[in-house]
Amino acid sequence: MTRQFLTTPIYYVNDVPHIGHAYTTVNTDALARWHRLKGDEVRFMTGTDEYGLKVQRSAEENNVDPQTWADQVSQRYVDVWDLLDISYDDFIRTSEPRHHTAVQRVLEACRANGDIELRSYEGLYSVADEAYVSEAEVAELERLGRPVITMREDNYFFLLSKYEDRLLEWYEANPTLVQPDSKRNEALGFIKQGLKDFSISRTSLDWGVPIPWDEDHVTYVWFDALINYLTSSGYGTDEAEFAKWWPARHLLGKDILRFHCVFWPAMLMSAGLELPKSLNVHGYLLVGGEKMSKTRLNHIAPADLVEDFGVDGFRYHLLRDQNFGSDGEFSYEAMVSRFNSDLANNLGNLLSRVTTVVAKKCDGVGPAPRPDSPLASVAGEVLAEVNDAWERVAPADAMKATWRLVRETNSLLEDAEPWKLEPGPEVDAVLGDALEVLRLVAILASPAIPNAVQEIWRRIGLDGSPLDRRIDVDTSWGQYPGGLTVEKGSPLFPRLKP
RNA sequence: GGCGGGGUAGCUCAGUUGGUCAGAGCGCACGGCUCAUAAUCGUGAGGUCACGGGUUCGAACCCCGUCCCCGCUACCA
Repeated sequence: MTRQFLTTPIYYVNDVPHIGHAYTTVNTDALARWHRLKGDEVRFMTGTDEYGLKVQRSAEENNVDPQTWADQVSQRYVDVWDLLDISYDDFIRTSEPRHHTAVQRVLEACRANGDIELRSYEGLYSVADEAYVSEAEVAELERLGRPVITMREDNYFFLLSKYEDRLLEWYEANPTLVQPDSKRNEALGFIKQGLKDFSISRTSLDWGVPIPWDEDHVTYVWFDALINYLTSSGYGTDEAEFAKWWPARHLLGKDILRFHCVFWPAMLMSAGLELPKSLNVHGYLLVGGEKMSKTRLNHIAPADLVEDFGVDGFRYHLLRDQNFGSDGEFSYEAMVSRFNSDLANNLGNLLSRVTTVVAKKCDGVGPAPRPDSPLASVAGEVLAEVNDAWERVAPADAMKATWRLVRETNSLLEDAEPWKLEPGPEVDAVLGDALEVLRLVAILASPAIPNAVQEIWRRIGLDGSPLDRRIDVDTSWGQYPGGLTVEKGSPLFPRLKP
């Protein structure tokens, strides 16, 4: 048994929740659910990042104060996570007092360590955007007729450059820390290019956490946002909780790799805190081979897809059709295809045919499985594969393995043809095996499709919930007791029109 | 320009340290079954593993070169 503190990034409230957010969050949720099945102590957090210029300006445009604005938009994330059955233990908002406490404490710690310095920052500044821009962006802005000037401002800087060697040592000592390896290489490559100090405060806005020793400044986005992970685990407000949960395992998208794999550990080093246990970086969902984006009009709202596929169908697709770590194609057609083949045809239909035959041949009473069923060894192998897959944070592999058991069971049924036989031991044996598989699959697939598996559980006559089972205790072959009333029901996952 | 990741069956993708690695799922074709959501089960089709060299007894996997695609290149989720 282990202790798992799992995090999603906190999402910027100026954005609208889309499937990219859902992708990270559903994956983290599934991992959290898996660890709960393992009997691990789990704390799973998500939340919203609420400070910064964009939010302040959006609030002004909507004629409300920033906090009111943030309340409204943060709620959109809460709502969508409720819709998707995200089992978070903590939803953190950076505008909460506990977060201010944590941020200020980290700032003081870094400062005491000599890593924060007031400097004059001079950079290219887009007047229209009220933001600093990179050299690469200048040409585009000028083409659009947006003036770019050189601006000078006093900012506090975090001395990231001091941590180059220590970061490299840390990576060296922990080769599996950042997964997959390709992402680790990217982080290493970035560090090896040489690290520059970065500015962590602004005087030009006040929607942020004040620098404790200089209240003209508020902390700037990343420095404040990353600290949410500490805040959530109790840092600065509940030391016992913090000691219990820290350090965290972070899941994140590749767009924010640098902040998490370079800035963040350096900040923790500076503050004298333990470094993350793991960083799992995933790729993008590509639509038509392109990154999803608002401008490309392929921003997709989770709610729209849930309407067509149901919560479980949507979750299953996110977990099964992309390999966590690399980019994957996202398409509606692929979703339909996956839904029909895996959920409707294989799993849903297995439940239908088994319950029907039990009704016809066993008077609706489910028989017990054979201890020496040919499926027993398959189940054992599958369990090992599923376990391994979740260890590697490879939900797609866990699903593939689980569905192998479903396929083998359909195959066994074809072989035995219980619907042709007279009621008796032969029929009982094969149907008992199939019911046992349904029981196992209900447990193994519960991180992905938590609603459907509860329905399976109920229909095959079991009490309680597969979500409350324990891997290693409840997944050895043969625990379906037999003698339970099995219910024939309507299709679990009605097929969708292609 | 620099750094990094890719180009494997019609589609989406797996391929650990080089030797049953040429695969899976979907789709397709043929056959079986008809308990089941026209679902399922079996069989199959032969993809120069981007291209050209090289190392090796042997490479999709190692090295060199070429052609494409993509990401990052710092304070902007």
